[in-house]
Amino acid sequence: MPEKPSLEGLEDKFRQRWESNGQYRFDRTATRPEVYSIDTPPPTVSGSLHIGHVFSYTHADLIARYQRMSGKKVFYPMGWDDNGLPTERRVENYFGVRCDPSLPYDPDFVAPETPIDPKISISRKNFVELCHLLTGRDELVFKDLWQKLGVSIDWSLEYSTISPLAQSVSQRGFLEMLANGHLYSQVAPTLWDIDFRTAVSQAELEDRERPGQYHRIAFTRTDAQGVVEIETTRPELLPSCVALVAHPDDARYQPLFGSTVLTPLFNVPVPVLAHELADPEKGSGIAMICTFGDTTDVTWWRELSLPTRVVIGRDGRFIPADFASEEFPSSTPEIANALYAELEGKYTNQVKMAIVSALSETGQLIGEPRAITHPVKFYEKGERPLEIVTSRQWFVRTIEHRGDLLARGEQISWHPDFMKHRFRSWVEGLNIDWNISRQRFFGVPFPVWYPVDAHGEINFDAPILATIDQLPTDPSTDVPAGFTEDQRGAANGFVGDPDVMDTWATSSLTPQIAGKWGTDLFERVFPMDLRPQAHEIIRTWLFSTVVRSHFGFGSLPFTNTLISGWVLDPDRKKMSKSVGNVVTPMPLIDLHGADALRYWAASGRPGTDTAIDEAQMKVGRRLAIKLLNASKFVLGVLGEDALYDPSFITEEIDRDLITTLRKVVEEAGHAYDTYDYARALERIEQFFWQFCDDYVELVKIRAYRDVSSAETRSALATLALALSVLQRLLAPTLPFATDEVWSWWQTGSVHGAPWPTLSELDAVPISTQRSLDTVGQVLEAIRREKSLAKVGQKAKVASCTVFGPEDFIAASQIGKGELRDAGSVLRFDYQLASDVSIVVVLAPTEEA
RNA sequence: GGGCGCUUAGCUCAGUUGGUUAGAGCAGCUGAUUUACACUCAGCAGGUCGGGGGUUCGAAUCCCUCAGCGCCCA
Repeated sequence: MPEKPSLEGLEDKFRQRWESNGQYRFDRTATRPEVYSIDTPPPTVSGSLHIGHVFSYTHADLIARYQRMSGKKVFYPMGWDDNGLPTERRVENYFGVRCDPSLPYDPDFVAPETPIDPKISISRKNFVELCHLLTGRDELVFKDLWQKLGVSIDWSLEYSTISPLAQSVSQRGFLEMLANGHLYSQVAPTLWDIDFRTAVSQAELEDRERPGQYHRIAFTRTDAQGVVEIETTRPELLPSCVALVAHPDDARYQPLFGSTVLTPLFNVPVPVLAHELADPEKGSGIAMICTFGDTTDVTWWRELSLPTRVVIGRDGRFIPADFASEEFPSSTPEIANALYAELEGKYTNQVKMAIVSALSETGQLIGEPRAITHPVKFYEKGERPLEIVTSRQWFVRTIEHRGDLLARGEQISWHPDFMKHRFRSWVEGLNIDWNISRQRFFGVPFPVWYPVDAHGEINFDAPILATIDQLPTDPSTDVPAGFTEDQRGAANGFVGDPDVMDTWATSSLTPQIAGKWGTDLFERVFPMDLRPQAHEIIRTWLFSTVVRSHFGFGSLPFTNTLISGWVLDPDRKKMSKSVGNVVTPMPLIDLHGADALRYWAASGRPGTDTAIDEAQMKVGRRLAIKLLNASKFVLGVLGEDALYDPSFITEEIDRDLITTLRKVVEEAGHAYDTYDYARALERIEQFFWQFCDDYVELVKIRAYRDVSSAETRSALATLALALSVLQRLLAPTLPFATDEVWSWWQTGSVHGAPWPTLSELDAVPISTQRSLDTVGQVLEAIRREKSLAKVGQKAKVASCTVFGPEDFIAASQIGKGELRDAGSVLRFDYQLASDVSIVVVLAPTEEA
């Protein structure tokens, strides 16, 4: 035990000790009922470290440490999510490179030290190598934070989502889902980001309010009965118009249903149709259906069996269209083609201006465009509105299983409970199957090739699948069985599927990756007990994990989920890069200490957004220091002898302390069992300060008096028992300080010690007199009197008179000796009264 | 538009199924002081529990309604 205890150096000391002792190593022999398994979120290492990581990973660690002390064999792995688009972007910017899959691999390529402009184009393999290089570096930085913070991870279970193991698991999961009919590939309208040139899924969508304009446009009726006026925000899609649509109950348009009108400028005949999704309140109540302006257009196109007239290409520019063809059957093809020739190759904004001005000239634009703001769909990482393009993609069937997925959501225990609404409303709102194809480079490839026929046509309907023993495979370099590399892309040969999987298609299998699906380990840990995560990824990570386990394993992936809130900046504003208020954790750890940051995190209740609060961190630091000092004091009083057998606890006031402690043990355990770590801490902390400031002060003199007396041994045994319990109760929150004080008098780590239970307190009879509370009230009165008189707490009290009912007087008499010692009271008087009052008369000071 | 959460002391938050005089920490103010701790201890002050209405012997707590903040979904 050091002369002057300090927090300095504890973090490095225990970080190393825990790692070298294998303190948190999972017991591979444990059976499923003995295990508590955690499906740790693999953070995106290409993002920067921020204080939110400290927050939510501390929450999970609190539960892990509690479960471990409660006797569970805790399976606590760590993963890194390094595949996917965020890593690609970081690599592009960090090294100044760009992936061009058409280039050959250059084994001698070395990326420049600093990025140069323009970016260097490199092969896919070179690009992927750089991704591995950079994520490897990034992961070390992350690991350092987790270890500094004392997260009790078993680092031998580290994984990454681009590793060969994760790729095998992901590809096997794909093949099994395909075999079981849960997957299909299809050429279909797909949400498309024109900058990233990839499809995106519904989960990656976000609505942003954008200014727009309603244009009122006149379509000519073919029966020469005048015009039909529609309103649209996307007049540039006029050449792709395939129909008009109004609500079936809309009396204004009922006479028109079934008739034909001509599109302005292009003079393509289109029908007027009825559908419930047309909103009579919106614009003129009749809309044009295009290929494709938004997802409603897709629904109409599908349900009304409309033709397809594609005008927007994958780069967002207008592609060629022939208005003399069957596809674009204009009644005035020369005029239409002449106009369209000016639009080809242009972006939507330019086309919009051209079409609007053309409509003005022909008088088919009615009135002035009307400015509005409306929600526009964006890729969450994108900068320009999404388009809908038709392309071949792999989909997971989710829509038709909506009911099953909702039921799965109900089976999960949500902490806090109300977070399950997020899951439910997401599943209820699903309207597109989960698209798992991405037209990108750094990800898990599809383990699929396609045959090429004698005419060089690819047959997508007869995919050649990899076998399980071939995994992981990359179809762009590996060759399917029965073929040779020189047949790649040739007639009667094969081609590999060019795409990679959505990041979530792999990270949705974290229980299978971390649990090493296919080995005995998996049976010991799956389904997981806990999924800790933040609420913004309920619709992505949590949802997709539920989907994969439901289809692939017929079970939940985990039984509990602990949802952490966001960390807000000190002014309670959301942190974001663009605002520049993102807080990095390292300086805060260096300043306040890991235990202090954990204390702050532990005070943020599950699901609650919590502001960064350095004052709260300082409180945590004070608590840790107080624990060092209180432990030093108690252990100093105890001396070398093992005087702390609970059977020595005979004094009523000591028994009352242990009785209160029983309540704390019970409440803290229950709070942890229900994932309310914040409540547990609050109760423990409150008791700890009461123990230090009141109980220890009261028994100090008795404890020092005479080691051979029963009353002294009672105090010593109480101090020892309470200290042992308190150190363990605080261990999940303050792992560094508690392990330090534990090491002063116990063997082994506190993190391997048993969580306190009521049964270890059973040797001490329960007190029913609440003497400690009563004595506390008297002590408070004495302290108040001295404070008001501005004298020291050691000043003598001439007399202390306790007025109150019989039981109050009896209880205060129990602690008479302690009060005399702690308050320097010369004389006590007791008088029966209906109300409690305490009259304290100070002795004259020596000066007076 | 539908849903979820929040609104309690200057600040950050507790407040279980309704039950004495609504709690804590921080900040503030007044003091103490050195055999565990100045990264200490004691005390004081500070609140119409967002507004309104209702149920009840009794409401921060239950119901209705309005307002504000944040988020989710469409």
